[in-house]
Amino acid sequence: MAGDNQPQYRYNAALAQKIETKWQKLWDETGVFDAANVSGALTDGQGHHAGSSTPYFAIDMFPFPSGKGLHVGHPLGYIATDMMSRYHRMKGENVLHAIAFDAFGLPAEQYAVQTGQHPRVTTEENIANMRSQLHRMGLSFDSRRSFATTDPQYVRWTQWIFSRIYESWYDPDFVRADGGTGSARPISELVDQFASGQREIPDHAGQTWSDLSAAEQADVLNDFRLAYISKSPVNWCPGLGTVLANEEVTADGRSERGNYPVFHRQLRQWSMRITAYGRRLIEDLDSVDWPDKVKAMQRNWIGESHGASIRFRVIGACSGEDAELEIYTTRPDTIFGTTFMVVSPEHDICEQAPEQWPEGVPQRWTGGYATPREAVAAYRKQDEAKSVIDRAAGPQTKSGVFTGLYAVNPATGDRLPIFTADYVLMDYGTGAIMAVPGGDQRDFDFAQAFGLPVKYVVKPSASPEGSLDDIRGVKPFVSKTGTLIGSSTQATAVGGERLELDDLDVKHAASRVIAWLEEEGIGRGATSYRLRDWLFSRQRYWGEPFPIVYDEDGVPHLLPDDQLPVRLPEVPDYKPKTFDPDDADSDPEAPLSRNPEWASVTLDLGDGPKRYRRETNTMPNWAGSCWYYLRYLDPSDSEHCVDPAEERYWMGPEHNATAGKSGGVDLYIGGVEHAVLHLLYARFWHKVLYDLGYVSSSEPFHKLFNQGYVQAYAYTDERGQYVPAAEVEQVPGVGTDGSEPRFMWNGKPAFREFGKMGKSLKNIVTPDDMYERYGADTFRLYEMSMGPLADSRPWNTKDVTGSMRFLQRLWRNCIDEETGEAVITEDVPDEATLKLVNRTIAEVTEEMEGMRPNTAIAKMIVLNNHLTSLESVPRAAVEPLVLMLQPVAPHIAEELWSRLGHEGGLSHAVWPVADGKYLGVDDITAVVQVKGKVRGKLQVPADIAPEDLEKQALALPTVQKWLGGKPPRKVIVKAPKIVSVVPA
RNA sequence: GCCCCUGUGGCGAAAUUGGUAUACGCAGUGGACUUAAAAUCCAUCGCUUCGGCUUGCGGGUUCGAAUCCCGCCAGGGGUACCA
Repeated sequence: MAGDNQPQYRYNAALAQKIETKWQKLWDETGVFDAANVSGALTDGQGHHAGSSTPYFAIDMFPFPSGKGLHVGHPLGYIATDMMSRYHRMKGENVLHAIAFDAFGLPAEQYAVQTGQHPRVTTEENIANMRSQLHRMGLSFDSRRSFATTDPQYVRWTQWIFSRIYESWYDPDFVRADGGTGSARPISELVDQFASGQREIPDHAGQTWSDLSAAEQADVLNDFRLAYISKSPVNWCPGLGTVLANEEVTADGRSERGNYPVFHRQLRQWSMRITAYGRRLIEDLDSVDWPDKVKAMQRNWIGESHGASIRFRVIGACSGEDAELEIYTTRPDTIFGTTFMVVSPEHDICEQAPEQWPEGVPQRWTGGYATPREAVAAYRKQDEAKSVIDRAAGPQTKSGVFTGLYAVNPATGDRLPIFTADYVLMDYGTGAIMAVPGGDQRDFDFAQAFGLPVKYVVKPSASPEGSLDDIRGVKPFVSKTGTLIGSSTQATAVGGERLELDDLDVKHAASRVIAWLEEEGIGRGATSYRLRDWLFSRQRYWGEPFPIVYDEDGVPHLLPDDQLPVRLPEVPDYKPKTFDPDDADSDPEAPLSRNPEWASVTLDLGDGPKRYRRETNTMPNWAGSCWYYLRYLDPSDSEHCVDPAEERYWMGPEHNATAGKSGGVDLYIGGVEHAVLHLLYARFWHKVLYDLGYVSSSEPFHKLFNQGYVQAYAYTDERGQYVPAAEVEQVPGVGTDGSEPRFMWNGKPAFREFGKMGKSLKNIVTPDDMYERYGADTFRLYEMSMGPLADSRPWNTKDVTGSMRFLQRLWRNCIDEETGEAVITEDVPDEATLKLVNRTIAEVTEEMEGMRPNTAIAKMIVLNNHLTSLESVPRAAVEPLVLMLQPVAPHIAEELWSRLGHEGGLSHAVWPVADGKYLGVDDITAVVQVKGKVRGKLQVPADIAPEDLEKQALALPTVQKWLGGKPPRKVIVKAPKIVSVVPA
């Protein structure tokens, strides 16, 4: 597009490229973006010293080094963070802005398998490629603080943090220094409590700590550790060949990566006790500046609910008389309406199923089996074979069998049959419920399917008619379609003889019941969480090995810190063992277990050399992303994961006026897709480190911002095949009449659809395309001016030209296109120009503070358009504009700044301040409304008296016309802007 | 089903939070420069039957509503046997 006969110094793509690469080289050489630490190797930050300026810490959710390269959507957040970093540098702050690479994990390994190369090779290639793409954008990173999560020195500290978590337990009663209750504590404190007899040893009543064998002690502690091994139902994904965390399984029961079916299997795996932090993870959301949406998603995911756990006596157990069943309910007030019980198929009580059906059991309760024992066993087997998908398929049909057992309702004395059914989940609450078909749709459906009685004990506010006596034993609250009519919190509860609840609202009835349960000693108030412990092991090669070995008795031992990092063996066979995606019976196999010379070692762990077996699972890729932000602060520290003094300086609660009481990163930009994955895990790890005294901030990210997605049009031909979007032309002249625009490709009609940018959709636009056609500054400017940062927006390459024109006009306002010399005047700007300049400074500053670059840029364009209209451009008017442009378009700003005769770079130049004496307005346009419609305008002084304004307004001929000669009923004057006249 | 968000010109979007709706940009239209085209520059640019009418639709509150309230419609996101 650049013509040959253009002036030599016209700002076009070729000149932009020249300018940009020149400044990027200069920035690299001088290290202008280096941030100053308090101590250690990195104290020599440019322009600032840690002692004298406010620290500002701004980062992006770090990238995964994909082999596919970047498209124009990826850098949106990076540009925004860079803009804010540059802005804060100009405000005189000590800015830490850096980037690292999240290089372990499934996609890296899958890419390696595809290309047949070792993941370390492909990962390093991808990082190099991504670095150069990002570098060309002019992002102001401190290059000394860059690393990859796969670097052995980083892995060392990831393993070290794991060790600290493993060596901790959660003491719910510990009072923290910040006044809160509950804290991670060293496991040694717990051992002391067991050894001194201060705390009873669970499952070993009457024994002393020293009575226990090493294996028994390890088992006891395992139940307390924040990182622990357990055999429990986990998500097994044969298609990927690994187990997955709950957060990695989609709502329809498939793996988030690869979309394979997921099965529930009982397997021995590592977990993190994140549930211990459920309460604090919810509570502390109040102390951070995050989008409400993400807070809501986290609250939702943690899913705290309040209710009661109640123990029901069980009759008919095949072993012993005194069996009990503990249930959890959020509606203890409905205990009178319980007509049966349901336990999850995995529940232990199922093993108590007797050998004979009780008298008179209906046929449909038995599932056709001769004994409860057989029926339960068959049902359990059938349930195990079900994938998570089948379970997720929803509540359309209820299945289950009677266990042959009965429970006794403590409130009524009624005998309640106990069923097992898959609609009750083992890993929520206690895996057992009291079924109240009169109040719960699922219980109602089950009761209908199995012919069980329904008792109504709440009177919904939606059905005000009918007394409480009316509803005892009848069913007034079912709609014609057979669904329950929902009760609300204003509903009224119905009690019984043992416990009077009548006419209490539901909330009060519930606390009444809880008090009664506690008096009777059969229950208590309880809180339950939807959140599950975090499954932490994967059957993968490309991840951090655990710093754990097992002795010949299978007792786990933690490796001492001086033996870290545990490195991955450099082997050719790194492929995961995958299976037929539907093969639920397959078993996971860790690739590292195929390396006996690695997996089996002789170590001296303090009691002489012994043989040990290494843990062959690896950590999930979330491990590396849980703490990378800390490492930016102190990237080469070999004594700490982060020096406490640096953490306190950059992230502590007092480090910056904008940081709240939680402390944390000042600005963290990334996509919403991590709302419950990375952001929840990182908060959990950070809180453990906080409890143990390694960090001073209680939350990792004080301000979180989610940028929108860049979307794109894609085009198909008549056969539905995608055609290259760049070659599609819009048929001119169509669309103004409201009809659909029409498109042509190669002379044939094309059809537009809207969505993501992707290779297969043939609509990818890359940053490199943009550098080639416009330069990095135009690209940055366009991305920042498309719309609000938080909104998703469609990419339109042809719109980019508008951003280019703005830079070009600004350039021409300062520079002679033929000679490259500055053409500005040293004259004092006229009054109107001064006013506009100062107003623009004030407004742009406000927009930058609020992270609204789109409107900030619009205001800069207005100023530039005004300067263009002047005979000659005054230095005093254009220099503030150049300064304000620096955060968005730094290269052209630097070039103009130097051509305007300034020495030294612009990165640490001072952000302009508006001169208040030009901000006042003396003349203003007042609007005169009649019945709220604008009927006239007046030029008036800004300090006009309301009476004068009213007089002038009423004198307007148009106003008189609308009043029709009659006096107005009312006149509202908001001097000096509005007069609103109400006709009679 | 439940929870949340968003609907403004042909398009991306502004609107000091209840006070002149459509800033800024793209596209379009007319003109200048040019042998011509591109690029660049200047002007114009919601609809209109010229009375007015316009912020997805219908009501309401108000002197005044894109903004607040109620009820719809459409699109997007989250979540779902969580007891």
